[in-house]
Amino acid sequence: MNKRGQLSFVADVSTDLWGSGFGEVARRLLTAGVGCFATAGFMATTTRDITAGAGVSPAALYVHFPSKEAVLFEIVLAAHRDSLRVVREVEVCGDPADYLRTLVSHFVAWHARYHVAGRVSQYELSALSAEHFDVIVGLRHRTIEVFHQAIARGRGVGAFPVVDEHRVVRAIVSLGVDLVRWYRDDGADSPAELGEFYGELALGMVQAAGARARPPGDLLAGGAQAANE
Amino acid sequence: MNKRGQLSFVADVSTDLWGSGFGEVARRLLTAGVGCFATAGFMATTTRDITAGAGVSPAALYVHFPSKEAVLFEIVLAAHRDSLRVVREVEVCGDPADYLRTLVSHFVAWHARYHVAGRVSQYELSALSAEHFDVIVGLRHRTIEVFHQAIARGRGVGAFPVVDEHRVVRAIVSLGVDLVRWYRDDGADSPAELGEFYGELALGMVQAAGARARPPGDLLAGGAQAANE
DNA sequence: GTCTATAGCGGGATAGAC
DNA sequence: GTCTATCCCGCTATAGAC
Repeated sequence: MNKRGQLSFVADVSTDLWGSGFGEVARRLLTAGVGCFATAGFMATTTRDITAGAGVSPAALYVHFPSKEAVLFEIVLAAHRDSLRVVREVEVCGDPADYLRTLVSHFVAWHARYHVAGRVSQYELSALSAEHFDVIVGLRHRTIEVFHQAIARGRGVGAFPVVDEHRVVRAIVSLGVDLVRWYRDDGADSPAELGEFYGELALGMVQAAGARARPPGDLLAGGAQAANE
Repeated sequence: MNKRGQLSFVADVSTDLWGSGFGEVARRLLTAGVGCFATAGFMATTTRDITAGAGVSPAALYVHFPSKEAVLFEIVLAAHRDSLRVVREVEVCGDPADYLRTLVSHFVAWHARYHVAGRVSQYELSALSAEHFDVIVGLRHRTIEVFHQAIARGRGVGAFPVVDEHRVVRAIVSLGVDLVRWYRDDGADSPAELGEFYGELALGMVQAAGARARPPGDLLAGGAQAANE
């Protein structure tokens, strides 16, 4: 739809993520960090890359952040906080199907819109310190919980079939998260369009999971699985 | 489930991936490389890590491979070749639904079984040289094509609704690939179980994509939109 | 073909002027 | 708060003995 030249006016949307607690230079460092970490990875990114991207000298980074890892943490923290905010702001309407569809739609649209920061948030977690990692895991649990309650509510009122809730939630979230691996701004789908489409897919997944014949005697299914679930 | 010390008896299944073209030491280096790259990433992995894991001196790596990048390439190449082989070996049976379900099931089970090598294959591509990267992209296209034909065949005989084929294929493959991000060997689901479950989910996704309510006035929905994507 | 030893380089973090 | 200059460590890759 958009013609050539129009991409340049699109500012890096990652800048929307930085809270008011950061000054001008700190925000520029964070934005530069997102780009560097997303394309090259944390370890392959040098502090000189980040500071050059922000237009300051290498030493200036340590005025605003205690370490390179701290820059990564602030990025990952801001992204996880914002995506949690988005799913929590979805109004719990009467129809469970509408609610789940809207929930998935917003979650997916967020990951499409912030796919660059999302890539950093998903793939560079191993570079975080143990303490910082724990903070992020906590936020992830809270996000997952929103989806769990959406499925449980639908099943409670009979709108959804009985499903292996953990597996279905994991699959739906997995589908949304994986966007950050392949989504491109110049692709065919806008974040909103993709969100709507995936909202329908999620409903189809719930129905298919309910229709599925379970293995005989598999009464304990749905237990804990992944470390970062 | 497993207590300490018991993990060591679980042979790394990545060793199944190395072809007969590699000697004993080269295979050990590749296997060690998989573990290192998966946990720390390519850039954070040192040649000392890899050689120590293989039980040889740092210099021995360069007898068997020209560079650290070459070790990564052989790993990624072997993984992509093997997953392509698996989906191609699925027999094209009469029922399109059975075929798609089996296809997804095997694709997913492969990524669960080889999730460690799969993680390297999916997340360390940026560390490859341009030439090596192109080789991998070619293999990925061939894998995607198998799924496209499965959907197209089902639609051709009326077993599947008219869907936005690119979007559906991308979502199904995305779901399978993202396993490598969270799957754990000590989790609740075996590769085969997860494959079966995801096979059902894929069918539900195809149905949901077909049943999806189009925006009002969008009378050209379906074929026309998908055709030129 | 494997080893020890090391060359050569690049990056995280810091010192101190302004 | 930003700069220039630099320390010091650790990494890839190589040299040369065995």
